[in-house]
Amino acid sequence: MPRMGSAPTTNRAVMHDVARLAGVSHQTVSRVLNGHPHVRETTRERVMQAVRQLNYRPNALARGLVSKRSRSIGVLSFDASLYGPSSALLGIQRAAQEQRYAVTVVTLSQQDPGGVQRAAGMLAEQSVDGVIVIAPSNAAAHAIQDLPPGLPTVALEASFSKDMPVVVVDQFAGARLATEHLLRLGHQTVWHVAGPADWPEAVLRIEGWRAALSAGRLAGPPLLAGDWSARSGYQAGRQIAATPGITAVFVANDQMALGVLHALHEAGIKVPEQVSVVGFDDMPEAEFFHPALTTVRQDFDEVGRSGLRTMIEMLDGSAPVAAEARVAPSLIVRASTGSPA
Amino acid sequence: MPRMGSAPTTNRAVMHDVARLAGVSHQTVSRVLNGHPHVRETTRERVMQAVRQLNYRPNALARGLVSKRSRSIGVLSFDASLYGPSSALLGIQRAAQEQRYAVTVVTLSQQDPGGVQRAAGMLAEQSVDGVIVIAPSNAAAHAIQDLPPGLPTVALEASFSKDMPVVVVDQFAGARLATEHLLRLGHQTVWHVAGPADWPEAVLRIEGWRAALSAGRLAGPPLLAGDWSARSGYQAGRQIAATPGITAVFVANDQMALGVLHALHEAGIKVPEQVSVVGFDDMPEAEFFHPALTTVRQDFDEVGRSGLRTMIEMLDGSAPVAAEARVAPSLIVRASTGSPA
DNA sequence: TACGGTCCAGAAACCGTTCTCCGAAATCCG
DNA sequence: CGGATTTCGGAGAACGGTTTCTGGACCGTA
Repeated sequence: MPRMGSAPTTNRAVMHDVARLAGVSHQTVSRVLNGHPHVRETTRERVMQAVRQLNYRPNALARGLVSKRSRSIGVLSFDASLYGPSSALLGIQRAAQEQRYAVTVVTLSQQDPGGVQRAAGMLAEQSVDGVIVIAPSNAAAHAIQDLPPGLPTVALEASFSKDMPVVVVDQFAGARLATEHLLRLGHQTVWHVAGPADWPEAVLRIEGWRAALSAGRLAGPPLLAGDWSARSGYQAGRQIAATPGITAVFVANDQMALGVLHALHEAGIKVPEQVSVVGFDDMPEAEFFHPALTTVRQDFDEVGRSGLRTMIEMLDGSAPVAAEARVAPSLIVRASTGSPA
Repeated sequence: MPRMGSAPTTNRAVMHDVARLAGVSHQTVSRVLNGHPHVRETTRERVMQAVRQLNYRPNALARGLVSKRSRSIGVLSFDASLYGPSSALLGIQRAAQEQRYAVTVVTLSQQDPGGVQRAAGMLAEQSVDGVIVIAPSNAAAHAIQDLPPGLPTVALEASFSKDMPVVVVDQFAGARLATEHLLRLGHQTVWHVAGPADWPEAVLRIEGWRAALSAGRLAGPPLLAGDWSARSGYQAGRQIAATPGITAVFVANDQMALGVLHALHEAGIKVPEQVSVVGFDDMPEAEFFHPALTTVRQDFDEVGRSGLRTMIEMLDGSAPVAAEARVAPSLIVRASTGSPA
């Protein structure tokens, strides 16, 4: 027995209500809403009027179920508390809203081994049209290799990837910029506080630094390793303070640079008079470090934006299956660098 | 003419496939998956076997369409680039994943007037079960008053709210903690660099500061106003440096405190010897400011977590319609505070 | 007047689930 | 061993849309 049409448990209008009010069938409403042709202007008006009157909004679930396009994308983010990843996420969000895409976010610490599978499963369950992965570490990049193959995927900040488009900031160029800046100021050589070896970004910054040094026929001093945190920068800074003769340091991110500055100051070493320091990222606070930090700006917003653009291109069929978009960094010179005494 | 069952355009298994493989009907599969009774153990096993073999995952769209529960929540965030809101978002995410809820995020700048309507509409379209709003400013809190009334809503960091549960950190207590710490050190009075007047958090910190002062029968010095940014803190810092006799400053957040420290140092004023500075938030970098910043820690993670807990309670019917959860802050004493000379 | 072609708009199938009946098989009781 | 009662599992109607198919109204033309 078909249920009697009564007792609206919820007050939300559905397409049928609109149709009834406009005196047409629900398919006609659908046609109007999706801009299909063959609808008389007067009919279209009547329908739109009814839509406004009932404040009708189509149900995305129902629409997605039949049309196979949910107009939502998933974002899978690792290390979401770091400045880079969280900024990229913000960029994706902004861009997605402009394009009227919904964004479902899953954050993961790459410690969690089965996490990627679970997360991917969850996103697939939600029927997202595609997934943008922010995978700046090798562990993360490796983990995403076994995302379901049918799912359109774009990787951000990931350097190796089987066959998915990637959007990255040119770390190599950025590191060269920083190192060359210091060499041009007259420093004999430049030390480097690196990020974790597991991160392609860290590795590329090392390579850019080495490239700039060898262009000047300089051997690289030993590497100091950090883990991106200000604390690890502080520890590296203490080593630097204890090593005589160091006049210039390129630090792989701003937070570690903050730690380095802290350690140097603690040791009574003046920046930039005795040691010049360059960071990487240009986080908003960098300008107010003590002294104001010379650093390399990464446009994370553009990375996110570009990632979504690529995603949409894939979904629309004009698919660059494995292209790489590269965003250029820029050097911001402030007070933490100067010529050696 | 019914379509012939052929040509699987996608390779994703649906419930019917599982049913066929297990030799049962799709309803039985549904029963097994949802833990309904009246299924023989052997049948259950056969179904689970088929599920594993086909790597079947139920389609959340279809499930949500019929069951009216999408097991997804929306997060509406203002000022998402700030430390507090973004940390709260992270807390929500973590908690949601544990509870197997999907999270759809929309970020808004409160400049955008129609934004809330659009965002709420979008979330409603996605059929989220509820919305958690991170609305730390009055403009934001005001904007969310006209969210669709049917939608379960929890507000975070919002102080006034018509009839929705709220989760906040006790700003008043935190500000008192900070101010009392300075007074106990022997300072005659404490200056305050406030956040924007539009923010309840900023106002409550002012009130907490005033309360601590008047408990010591002290009149409050004039207020210095900032906008949360390090730059505005820097400007306030220059004023402080130009005003003789100031020995203690309570700054309404860490980023502004950074700016204050920068300005004081630039003016040759020593911290904490000449001026003591306390911040608010305890962002990860605060420990490595120069000097290490005494500050008030807010557990944003707990705020997000608590927000989701409240949300789920509402959804489960045990609805605290307009309760308020209050998270306690704690004082972290570091090197930027000391007794006056 | 009869005829073929557009324009409109309705009927009905379908997407992949959950849920409400209902009938058949299995179990219990006397 | 027969009938009442439970257990098990199937049929089919929703949910709220999109899409294909179909047919009536209207037009110009012969």
